Amino acid sequence: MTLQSAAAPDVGVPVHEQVYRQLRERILFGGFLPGKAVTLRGLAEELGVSAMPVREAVRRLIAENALELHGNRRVSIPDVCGKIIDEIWSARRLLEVELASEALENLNEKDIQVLQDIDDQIDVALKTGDVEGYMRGNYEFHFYLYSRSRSEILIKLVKNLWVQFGPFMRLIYGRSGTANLEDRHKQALEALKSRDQNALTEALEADIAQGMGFIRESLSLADKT
Amino acid sequence: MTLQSAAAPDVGVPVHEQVYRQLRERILFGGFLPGKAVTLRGLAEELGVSAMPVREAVRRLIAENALELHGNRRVSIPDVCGKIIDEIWSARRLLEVELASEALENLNEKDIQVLQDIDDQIDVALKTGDVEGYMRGNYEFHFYLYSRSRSEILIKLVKNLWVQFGPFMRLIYGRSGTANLEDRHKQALEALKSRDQNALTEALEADIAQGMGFIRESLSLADKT
DNA sequence: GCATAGAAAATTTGATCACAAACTCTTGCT
DNA sequence: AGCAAGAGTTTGTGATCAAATTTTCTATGC
Repeated sequence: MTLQSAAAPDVGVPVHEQVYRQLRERILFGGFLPGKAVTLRGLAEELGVSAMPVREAVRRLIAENALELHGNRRVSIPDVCGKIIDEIWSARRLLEVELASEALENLNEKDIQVLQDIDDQIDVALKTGDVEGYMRGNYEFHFYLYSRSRSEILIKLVKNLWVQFGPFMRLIYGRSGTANLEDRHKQALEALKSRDQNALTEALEADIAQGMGFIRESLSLADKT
Repeated sequence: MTLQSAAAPDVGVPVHEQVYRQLRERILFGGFLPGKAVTLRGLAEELGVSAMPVREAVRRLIAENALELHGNRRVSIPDVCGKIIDEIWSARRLLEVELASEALENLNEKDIQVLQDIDDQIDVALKTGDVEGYMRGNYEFHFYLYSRSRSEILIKLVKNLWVQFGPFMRLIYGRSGTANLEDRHKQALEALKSRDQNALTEALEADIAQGMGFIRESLSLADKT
């Protein structure tokens, strides 16, 4: 049982680890609908592996907030209500502003170039209406920046926040399209180039607030139905 | 296979969940030496259960930072170096100050009484030199306070920080005893009673700094050997 | 008609075994 | 002596099956 799909370095990697990575990506970038119920057998069959590796991967994903475990032992894709969303966003603001500030101190020219390249890819995705491409680019931009902070522990905590709203964001973007998505990364890039921490914080908060705004809007629409 | 030990409500709770709780407690309050290697078979035999539930519990504990997974697939109790400790402590300051501030707004008289009671238990533990009792009391005090913030997500993140230094703290307390442990909780309690957020932040930062100081001291001693 | 109890199906959970990877200790060579 | 190769042991990984739990379906009574 090898689960070879792409040109990934899956040699020597346990199946449960491969399953974990695959499921996490799908959750993070919207391969599942929020609230969708999943079963061990179902996932195992879908991925073409036995139940055992799926069990370990799912157990891990639950611990990372990427899956929800209910009292009746059933598992589902996270479906965040308004209260939880507020919590996630306030946590994001707290942690990501801190990470960006720390990152700014270690940032060199090469890093800025990398971020510039990612932003270019985001532009392409926005122009072509590639929702998943935008989400991947957005993720890469944020976490490449944060990786410069060398605060591995904080980064892991923030990743465990992102997986919670991934499915939901995809749903929203899928409905509204990428047209009215403003690219806040350019503002952040300018701040990075000029080493302006206040401007960076401002850009980041605007970026986070934009996502929050989308979700609030969508939730209030959903409430009316 | 039931694993009934105390008067715990273990009826209907899966074995892997019981194993998880038991191991987490031991890690958090110093039942293992930092860096100690553990094996699935070993833990299973020790706890009197089969390997399967241990596997699931261990996978979950790894995801929660309560256990370390190494490149060779072996698992061990967290052994934090100086760099990681700095990271954990700066994260603690950031998150716990926020949680305490939010909690202060929702705190009522009954909550303060509960915290007072916990502090009394901490006093007893300190007087009798009961290291584990002190650690449990300290944990309860902090997390009862934070629970008033209703920020479940942030609380979970902070819990995933605490499990990382549990084994190490126990080692340090075990060496130096409880005699020179100053009780910073009284200072926090006063701040809570007078609803003084600045004083609360100050008390909390002092408490966190004290723990940090202990660890730094211990690490610098270890370096000399 | 609707609620409810029981049967049937689906799902999680726990146990056991075979296999593969990693580690350890020994042996043999230079 | 020091190092490398190899056998044996330990440990993680994956597969399969039985048991327990939960859900869904069905039929029966009021």
